[in-house]
Amino acid sequence: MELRQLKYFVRAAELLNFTHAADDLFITQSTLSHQIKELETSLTVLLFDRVGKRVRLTEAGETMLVYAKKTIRQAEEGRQILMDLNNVKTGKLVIGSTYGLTELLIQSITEFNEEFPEIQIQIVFGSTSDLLQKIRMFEIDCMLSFMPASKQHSDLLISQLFSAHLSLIVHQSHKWSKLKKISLQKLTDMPLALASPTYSIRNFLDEILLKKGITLNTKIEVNDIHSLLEFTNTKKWNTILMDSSLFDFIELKAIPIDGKNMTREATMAVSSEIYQKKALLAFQKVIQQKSLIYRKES
Amino acid sequence: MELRQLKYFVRAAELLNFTHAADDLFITQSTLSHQIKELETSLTVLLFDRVGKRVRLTEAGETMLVYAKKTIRQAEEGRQILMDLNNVKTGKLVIGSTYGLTELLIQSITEFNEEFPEIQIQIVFGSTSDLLQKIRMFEIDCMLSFMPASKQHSDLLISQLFSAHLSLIVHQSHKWSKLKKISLQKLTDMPLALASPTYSIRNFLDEILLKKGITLNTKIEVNDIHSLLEFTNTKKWNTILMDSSLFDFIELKAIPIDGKNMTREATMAVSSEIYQKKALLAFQKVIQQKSLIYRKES
DNA sequence: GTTATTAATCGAAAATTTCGATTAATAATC
DNA sequence: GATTATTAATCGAAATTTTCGATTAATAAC
Repeated sequence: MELRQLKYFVRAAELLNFTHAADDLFITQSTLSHQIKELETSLTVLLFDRVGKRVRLTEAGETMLVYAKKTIRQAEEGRQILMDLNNVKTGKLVIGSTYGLTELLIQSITEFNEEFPEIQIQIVFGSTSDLLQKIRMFEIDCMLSFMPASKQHSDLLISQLFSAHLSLIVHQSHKWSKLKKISLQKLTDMPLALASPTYSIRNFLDEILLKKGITLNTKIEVNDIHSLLEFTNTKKWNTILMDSSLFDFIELKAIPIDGKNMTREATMAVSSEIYQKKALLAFQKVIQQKSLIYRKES
Repeated sequence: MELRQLKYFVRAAELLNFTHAADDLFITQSTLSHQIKELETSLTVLLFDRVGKRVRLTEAGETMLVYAKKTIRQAEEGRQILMDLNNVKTGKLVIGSTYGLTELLIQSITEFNEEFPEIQIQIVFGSTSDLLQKIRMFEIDCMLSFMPASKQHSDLLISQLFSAHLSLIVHQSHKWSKLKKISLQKLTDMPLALASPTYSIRNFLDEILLKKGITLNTKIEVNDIHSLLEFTNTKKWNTILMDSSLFDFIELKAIPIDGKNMTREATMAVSSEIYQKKALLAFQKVIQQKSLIYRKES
């Protein structure tokens, strides 16, 4: 049993296709096949069922997959700590985020990258529950979402970034652009472009509407927040988003929607169960600072 | 970084002598030297300070030692679970024990070995605190001692085996051999052979004597319990031990010493933090059953 | 039935690990 | 202070392992 073999095994087990896994690992399918067999021999257990040209995990394979991942993670954690010990700011940072925090994320990463250009960054977008699953599998280093900081998770450390307010987004030339607040009732006739229901902002809005018994005049649904803002920028459409979403669009105004429970906390969560690399702490610092801007604006 | 290299590194770090570590690993010193260097290269960090012909760990080495051990343990745990999955009763069981429980241990291991002849058994004797340290380092699978089951350790599972009573051990021909109990006071003039102070039974006894202000007539100190019983068997000497210690000597009698707090609980502790191999559970079963005999006798 | 896809197998090549011998450095001893 | 013993690094060669490319066998998809 060697770490190399465990790494090969994990990829093969995940893809359940030796050819693709081999490509992914930059080795030939022959090599992968051979090394898997070697691992199986050393464990005196078959890890895959070979049913014709298809492979699937045996019970032993399922079991070993868990331990192979743990073993690899432990080794990588050791390496990471050694890197941090020498203050070598290298390695990879995998950041999970919901779409609603794209603006904050882009701002933060831009600054972070200027400070630590050697650190490779990978961004994974997903729903809060997607990200929650990924952070528990240690597939992402942190997650940005609107999950409340108050929610108790024994395996997570959650820090609050800022509070965002549900707002009507209009062009500055709009007759309402100077309003300090607006009620949901007033929006029922307004033709709106809204985020599609895959976004948490949409679910948040829909729950409020349901509770208040209000129906909106939804003309367009878009599955991209930036495009939504572009629509609004044409002055022909308006949208409803958290006020934190329009960072870049200086010609747009966010008018807070009146009422209770119209705010959500933007938070950053990290696992409390594994070592937190210095790069992660540095990124957290950057994003906390960026968040201050949002706090002032709201 | 490969598991093989981590294993080499751990042994070298523990012995701080490449030549001895290499012998221990059944490889040449040249190979070890080379592989350590390879590991250092892959981590881009020096793990050892080479001061002349001596080596010592760098800070990075100290750090990596912890993670190397964790990584190896994780991999081994995976392997062990696979073995258990197939009910393959193989592998190694490392049992820690205090000397005072030697009799129980030998009885149990004999039976266990008959049932599972393929399982290799390694016995590590040591004081309770020695064993406690080793079980926390995952160097032993379980520990047998007189550590109270009531003591709360979040990382241990402690099961009670039996209660042992501090007793005067005499030959059956001794005038007191039929007594149901005896007071410590009566023993002050009796010439005694006692366990040397490295044994916990001796510390237990000494604490009681100190508390009661009694001094005994200690003629001989022996650092082997079995020899102590042989002395008693000659009828010329008597000793003080827990009653559980004289299993094999049918010609000897244990006379309980009167008073409060003269008993100790024999317990078995296992780590609650790692997987418990089936062999360990099986051994636990055997020793629990063997303990019943001691309960009846006492 | 034909084709496409997939994993296993085989022999050769490339890479790596290991060994044995030697060297260099330095503790330990006289 | 010289000598001896001990230790880790180095070097070249041997042994082993890993990888590759090509082929084969099996079967899923059409």
